[in-house]
Amino acid sequence: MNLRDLRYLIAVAEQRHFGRAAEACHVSQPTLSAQLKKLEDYLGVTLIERTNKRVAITPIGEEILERARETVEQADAILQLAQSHRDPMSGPLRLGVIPTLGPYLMPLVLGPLRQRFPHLELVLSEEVTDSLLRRLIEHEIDAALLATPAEEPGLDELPLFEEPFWLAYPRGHALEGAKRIAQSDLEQADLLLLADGHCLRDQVLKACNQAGRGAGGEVGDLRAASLETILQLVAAGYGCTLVPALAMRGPWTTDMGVVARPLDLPGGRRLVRLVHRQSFPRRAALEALAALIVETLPNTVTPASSSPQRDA
Amino acid sequence: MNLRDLRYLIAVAEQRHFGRAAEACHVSQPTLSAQLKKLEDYLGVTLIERTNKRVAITPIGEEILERARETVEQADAILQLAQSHRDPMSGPLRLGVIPTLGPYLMPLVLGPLRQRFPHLELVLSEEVTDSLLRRLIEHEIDAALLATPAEEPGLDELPLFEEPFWLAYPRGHALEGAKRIAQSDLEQADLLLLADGHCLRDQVLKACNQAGRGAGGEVGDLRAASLETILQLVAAGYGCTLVPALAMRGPWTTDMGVVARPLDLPGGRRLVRLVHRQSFPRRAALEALAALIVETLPNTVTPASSSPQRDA
DNA sequence: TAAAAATACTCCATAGGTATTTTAT
DNA sequence: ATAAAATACCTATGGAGTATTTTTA
Repeated sequence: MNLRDLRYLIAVAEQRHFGRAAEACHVSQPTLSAQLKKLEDYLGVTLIERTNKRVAITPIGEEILERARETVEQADAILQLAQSHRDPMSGPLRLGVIPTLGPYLMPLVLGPLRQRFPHLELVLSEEVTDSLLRRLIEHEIDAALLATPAEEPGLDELPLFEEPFWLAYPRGHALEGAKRIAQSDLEQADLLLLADGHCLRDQVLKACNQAGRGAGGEVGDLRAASLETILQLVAAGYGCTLVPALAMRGPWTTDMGVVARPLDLPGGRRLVRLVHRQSFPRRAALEALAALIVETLPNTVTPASSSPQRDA
Repeated sequence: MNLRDLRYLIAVAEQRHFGRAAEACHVSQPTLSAQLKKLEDYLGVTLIERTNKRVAITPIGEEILERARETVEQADAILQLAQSHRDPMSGPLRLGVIPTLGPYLMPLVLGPLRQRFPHLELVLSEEVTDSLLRRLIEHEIDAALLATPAEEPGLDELPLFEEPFWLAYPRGHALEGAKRIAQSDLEQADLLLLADGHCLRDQVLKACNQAGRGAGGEVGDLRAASLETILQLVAAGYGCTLVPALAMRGPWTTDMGVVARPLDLPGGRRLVRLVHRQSFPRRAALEALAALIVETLPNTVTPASSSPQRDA
């Protein structure tokens, strides 16, 4: 059976005339006649009682006609539905963000995003990297804003920007007057670290090692669950910490007694990327999102080279 | 768009594997791949996110899939519906009968008909010939049991049986002892007639003319609306009447004081036919009905030649 | 490297067209 | 006689096949 045949039947029922029905279907009368005959043969029942002066639908024809109308209506609805989703910038986009980035980046982005792409329905989730990668592979989310390379097979990434780490310490600290933080300063700092699972924890440790600082010197077992908690601890004088630049745009440095200074350390930064499955079909949506994020950034971070590059 | 493509999509969604989906659809994998690609191009959206290890339906794909399932389900329902109506002896058959035949023939036929064709839904209507012919032409009924030839263009008929007219008169009438009624007897009878519109009225008048009886001699303005009324009048001694043989099988001749005798008159009979539109598609149903009627007849009537003949 | 989907191509079934015939009023 | 559907026959689109390549985990 064919949707086309059903349309022919509907046209004949409406026009009560093969010739006009054929015209309405943009085919010739013999074509429509032959197709309807085939449909009747296939179904094994006569749908139309024809004479040369009158075309009448049989009772079983009426029953089938009713269902045929519903069927083609539903098929048309599929086309409508698809057409309303043709624009890659419309419909749901499930985006994951790591917790050390989301609270600082998303507020900057959401407004312009909504303005530029009002039909994009962003569904956000905030989880640590491993969790986001798993959900990406399981098709539970479509893309993720991460600060580590997408090394899983089948994933790809759009580099967005380099975000430097800053040293955050309490007002009245020994480094109070410094403009920038030298490697030697870092060696002596009593560092507060995030809990396991946060990529920022590993990146901070790596940066410190790079700065020549050995293991130890961190503040005991204090492993904060979030950046906000760490900054509260810093403000309370428990120690220093390295924070990504975007996190330092809030009220911490102005009202809450925390001082933040950039590092003189080449590796003291992270590359933020938009990671996605290579096979994700709405690549255009991700590229538009990436472009908008880069446009919206403050100058405390530096956009990555705009040409997309595989891995890092 | 094509129902086949929707079936392919459904198969892929169920199997999550192009090869197995193709197998389930009894086509090759490249065929299914190509058709789904065409469907995606036609709709303008990606329905399936494919890698060589995993096949996932996109969100819009899921939405479309849901409707696709309903659509093919409905199309299959059309086929089911048609198949359950393939037997011409099932479904509604709208049958008209003239009032001078219906009450006497149908009781004989309905039982065996129901037994032989339990799925045939007979819808009866009892009206005079002209009315039935109009309804036949208007497709309001499918066939009619008439006693006059189907002379309208586009109509055809199956001859069923010859029904002789009998003379009915009250017990104690001058003809009381007669076995058969001669022409001469008819000339003197005081005849009661049916109202206008009944074909029986015209046929009785014609038979009388044929018998050499002139106009007049009927009982005044008594034009009964039905055979039952006429027979009541006969029983009450108002006069005689000509009745079709089948009407004389009830209680009239046994309990109600009416005597009926066959006529010795060659034209004193009518041919009962099953009239229908030539284009009516369930001719087989009508032929089966005709055969069953002829089989069921009492021997007071004589079956017509069984080979169908155009007009009479 | 192996499994799976995509591509390249060939073939043929069938929808579609035009010209004509049949049919029924 | 005329209008309309059916038939005959041809064309061409596109669905389906096999063989092969590409992709990617």
